[in-house]
Amino acid sequence: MEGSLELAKNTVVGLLKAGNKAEEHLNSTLKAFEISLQQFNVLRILRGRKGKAANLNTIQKRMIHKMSNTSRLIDKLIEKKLVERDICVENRRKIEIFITKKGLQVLEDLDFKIQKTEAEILSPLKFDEQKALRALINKITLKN
Amino acid sequence: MEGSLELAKNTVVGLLKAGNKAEEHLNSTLKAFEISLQQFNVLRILRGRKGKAANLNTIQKRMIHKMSNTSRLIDKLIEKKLVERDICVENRRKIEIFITKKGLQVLEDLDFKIQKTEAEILSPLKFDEQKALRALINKITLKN
DNA sequence: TTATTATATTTGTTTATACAATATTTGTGT
DNA sequence: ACACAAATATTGTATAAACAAATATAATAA
Repeated sequence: MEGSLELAKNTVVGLLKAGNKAEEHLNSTLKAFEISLQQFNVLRILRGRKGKAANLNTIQKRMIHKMSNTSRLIDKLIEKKLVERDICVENRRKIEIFITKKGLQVLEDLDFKIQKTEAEILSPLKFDEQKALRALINKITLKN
Repeated sequence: MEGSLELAKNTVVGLLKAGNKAEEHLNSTLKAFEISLQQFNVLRILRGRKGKAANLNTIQKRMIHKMSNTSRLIDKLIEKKLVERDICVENRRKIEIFITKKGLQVLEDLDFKIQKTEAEILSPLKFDEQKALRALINKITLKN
């Protein structure tokens, strides 16, 4: 009989490896566009807001890597003219970030390639298995 | 009805977030020992070989982050006297890496803390759910 | 044997990450 | 109003990751 400690260890290591494998796949797709997974993630967050601005804090909370330096990440996106930054008028501590037309265009160009990559990552799983996986993963992620 | 593209996207993002959350938990546990998750992983791989040496190539294949620089990672472990490095006599291109007594001791000191951390990461899941998660994850990881 | 190719590891270099320290603005209590 | 604490973002810095290039050894072919 398998011990629960052994199971937990293997599950966690598996989780790390699976996450990393997904990250490598995505990064290799994004590489041709000279954009990192983190930058891509920020762009998608901004697109999801449909024109509304997001402040740094909000973005940071929704990012994949919680510890990364969002300020400098945004700097890179500004250099590439994919986003713009303004100071928030109601609260001058905050800044507001918008995605530009060019940013939206880059996302559009990427959409299909990323979809293919996502499908490839999950290709060993049937539809119902993907659903089950997502449900289990959400339990882990949403807690805390 | 949910589209399969939407499901795949959410599942992949969830996978990335869950993996990252696990990584952050583990790193914070390891921080007091001044050891990174990657270094810890190498030590566990070496312990699993029960005294037998492993060459760099073998270790690299089993690592979580496939792209990291194993040479320099081993250098750090050597500095801390947790592993030793020898040139392989049959094939002088290869090197052989052993875990030291001190390395084994560090792992022993860490075992319980890491177990607790792993349990915490998976705490939202029941035993059977953990098993299901591991099975699904293994399908992703083992393919390719 | 000599040249060529393949394997295994190391080194160099650019960029990103992690985290601490520092502004800057706002909110709160006295 | 003033001092002090909290919130928000930026900057500094040391370390690690990503990837290319170089080195060294071994295997193979001419």
